[in-house]
Amino acid sequence: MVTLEDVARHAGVSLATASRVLNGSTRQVGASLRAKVEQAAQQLGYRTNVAAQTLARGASNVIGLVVHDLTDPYFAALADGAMRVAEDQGMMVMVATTHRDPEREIAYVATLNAQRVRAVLLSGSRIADPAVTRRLREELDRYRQTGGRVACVGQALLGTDTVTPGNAEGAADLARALAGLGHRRFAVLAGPPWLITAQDRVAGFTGALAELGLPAPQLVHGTFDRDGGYTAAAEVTDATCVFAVNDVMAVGALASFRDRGIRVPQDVSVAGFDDIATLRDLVPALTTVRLPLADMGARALELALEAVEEAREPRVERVAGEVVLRESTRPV
Amino acid sequence: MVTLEDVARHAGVSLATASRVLNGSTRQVGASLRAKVEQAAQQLGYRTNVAAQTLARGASNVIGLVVHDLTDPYFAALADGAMRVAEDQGMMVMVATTHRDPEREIAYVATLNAQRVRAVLLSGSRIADPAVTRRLREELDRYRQTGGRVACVGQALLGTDTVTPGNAEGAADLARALAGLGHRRFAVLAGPPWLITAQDRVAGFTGALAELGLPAPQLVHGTFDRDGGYTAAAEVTDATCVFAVNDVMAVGALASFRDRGIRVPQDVSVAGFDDIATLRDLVPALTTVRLPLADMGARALELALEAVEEAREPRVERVAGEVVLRESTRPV
DNA sequence: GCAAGATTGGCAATCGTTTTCCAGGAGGTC
DNA sequence: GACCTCCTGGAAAACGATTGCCAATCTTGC
Repeated sequence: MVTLEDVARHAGVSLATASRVLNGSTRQVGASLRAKVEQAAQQLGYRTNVAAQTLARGASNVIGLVVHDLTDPYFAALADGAMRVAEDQGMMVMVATTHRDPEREIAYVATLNAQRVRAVLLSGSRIADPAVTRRLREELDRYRQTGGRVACVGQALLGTDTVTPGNAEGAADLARALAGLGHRRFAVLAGPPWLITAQDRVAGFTGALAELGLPAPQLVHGTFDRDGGYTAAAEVTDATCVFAVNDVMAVGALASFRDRGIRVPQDVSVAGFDDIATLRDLVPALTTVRLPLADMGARALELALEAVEEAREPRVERVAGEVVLRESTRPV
Repeated sequence: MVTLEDVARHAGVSLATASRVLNGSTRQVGASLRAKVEQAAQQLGYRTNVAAQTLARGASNVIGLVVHDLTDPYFAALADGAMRVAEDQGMMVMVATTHRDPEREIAYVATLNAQRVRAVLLSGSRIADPAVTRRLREELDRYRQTGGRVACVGQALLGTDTVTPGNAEGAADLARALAGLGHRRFAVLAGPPWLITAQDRVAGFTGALAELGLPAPQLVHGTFDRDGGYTAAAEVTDATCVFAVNDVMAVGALASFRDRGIRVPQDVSVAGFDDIATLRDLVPALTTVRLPLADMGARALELALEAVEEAREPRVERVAGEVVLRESTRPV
């Protein structure tokens, strides 16, 4: 393993000079020495030992990204956006997948803290369990106390900089748009009752219906994934329009209806939320609420990384969803 | 920032003892001291400084994963499988996305080397450029010379342990299956000419057709992604069956046909390769060649991590693809 | 030609662990 | 009771960088 000292010796300069040429930057090094060092490094195939560098500098060039499930296009898009920013800043990304286990989320924050990552990005809905939220927050506070930066994509419940999707507003807009098509009897595939994202979307949707003087929709709970949508759809009775609180659930619902010979949109309209990329080639094209997922991931990382004075209020950036009507919904 | 020394002092023991209790493990520590140390660590909220640990140990607990594009379900599935193994082994995963730029792939190997990651997993097709391959290999060799472990998913061109999909065989099987449906005039959406995965699949497919005494298919090149499939499909003339060398291209092709009012499978049959998860809900369901992507990712990481004697032959594990006929293809 | 200031190079302390070696005490055998 | 082994705890030397400080050299203005 070739070290900086080897390079320095080989180039006939001091350790300090070699370091300044290859890594540090505030100080100038004369052209001739600089060339010698660079050549030596090249010849020897020197690669900085980042662990040593991190230790000496007290800060790493890694950021931690916590997602629920990388194979979910929602998180893949967020991750992709964040990674773009990371690359621009010359940083690497460490990814942790919780598979929706809050305990694992807490444990990963601790691990990422141990890694002394520069920033942690938490994505995915918070859950409505005060005990879990408190412990997660404790772990985050411990991390931030020693200079760690944190940002979230989702609900602003952790006292961190946050990019928050307008879940309630988007769902309300969607409800109004669907009501505008003449629908009056709705069902909502509502996901798990403890998932705040799901709650907000349900609340926004039903709230808007109530404002319009329409009857409350049928609520069917289930998991927040494709299969949750599939099974929940089977329990829908007597609705002309089904709103699944996220797109993958809507995809499951479409499959359920197809399997049972129920035509979309002729027999029932279906709408989702998020506008994940894979919707693009679905038949029928899915009505949904578009969120700029990659941008949200990118923006969250920017928030985490931006230098700011301490002890400030956490910044919360709201991003609005945009209703996109497509073929899966039609007028009654 | 609370250090191990703080913990030791607080517990009234030496640094060595604290280290042995909290991290190392070969040596015993008496129950009473052990308890004291653990309690102190707990109270102070101690988090191991992994950078220091890595430096001292000379080995990290991180593995590096190089993919082309995380939002491509193919890579997401591979990554997911690999991450499962990593989690079992208590390791973190650093993800690098090259966006199909070979230079970036080489650069990331260098960066991951600098990070002293325990192992590097390279996924995605190699390209048919000897100069690039040589430089990548040099970089990998540099990494391995100092104890780095490497495994690939794809072609075994880098002298590393490799999990290789049976591209040619799978495509040949597919060709025979499609010919069995009575198709005789084929087109192949062949992807970029320099991508070896694409080459192999094209070769396997056309080879099998030749063996059957069928005319050579029309070859249309393009990019290896959804849009590549979309545009390539438009150039297909006079074929009853179109084989796209991967699923996302096939999805693009389906969209192209749909946009042009060409019905699948009534007017033309379409097949893909990989069996990515998102196919599940496509209409029509896509005929493809199934690869156990998550398992392949997992297996590759296992190969990289398994302790083995040095200077052995690289292991190459072949995984066969399985033809899955679905609705997008039908007898002529 | 000289003092003041600006550059540039090097020494050595430091970051937070792990781990080798050493010492002292407990327990067993003759 | 002497001797040997085994076990446990601590002191201190790595690990490979960064960086504050000092010294030497080079400019520059007068």
